[in-house]
Amino acid sequence: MRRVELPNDTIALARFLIGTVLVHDAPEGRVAGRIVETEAYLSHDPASHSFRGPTKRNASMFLGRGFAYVYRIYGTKLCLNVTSESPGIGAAVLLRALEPLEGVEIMQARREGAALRELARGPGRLTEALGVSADVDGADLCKRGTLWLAASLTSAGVIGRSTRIGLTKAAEDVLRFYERGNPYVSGPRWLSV
DNA sequence: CAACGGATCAGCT
DNA sequence: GCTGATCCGTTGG
Repeated sequence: MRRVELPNDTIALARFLIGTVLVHDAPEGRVAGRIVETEAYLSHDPASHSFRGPTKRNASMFLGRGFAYVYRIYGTKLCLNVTSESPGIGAAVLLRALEPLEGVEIMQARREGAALRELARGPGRLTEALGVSADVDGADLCKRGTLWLAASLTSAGVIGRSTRIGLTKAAEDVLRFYERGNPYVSGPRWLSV
């Protein structure tokens, strides 16, 4: 698998990542999936954790393009982002769903035998299936490490666009991207037509 | 220093 | 469709 060269712009990155492969070389073995759904969180975006400037939690959002930003949500789940833009600018792309490609049995073990379609469908399920923990926060995803991005094996299908999911702020911004017709995309059906 | 609340999910109605 | 679980960084007094 080839490593990737990422676009700098957050929206361009959110589109680019659809079809890109996310690989986790864990102790149990390699787990990989094709990214099928993303959301862009821009600089000066009220819905973004970077909105009020750098803090301890969001520090990795300001590293520039291609790093992992991992945070805990609702006390229970982790979410994984790919950072974007230049160092000092807080922006990132949330990875919301994967189409499982490799290491399905490992993912199923981590996800308590969830059905294939549900393995990595949703941001919290994605991190659980991959075995991503908070300590990968700040890791360089373009470098071939334990968690890294590989070039698409197949070209992405038609990319659809909608409002982002689960927000209270800036809920009207159309910054969610997904592969049309892909069954591994999360969220309500009507958002993904 | 206490309270708040969220880029979620599973389980139940 | 609705609700509870459950954490910790951030915020305000």
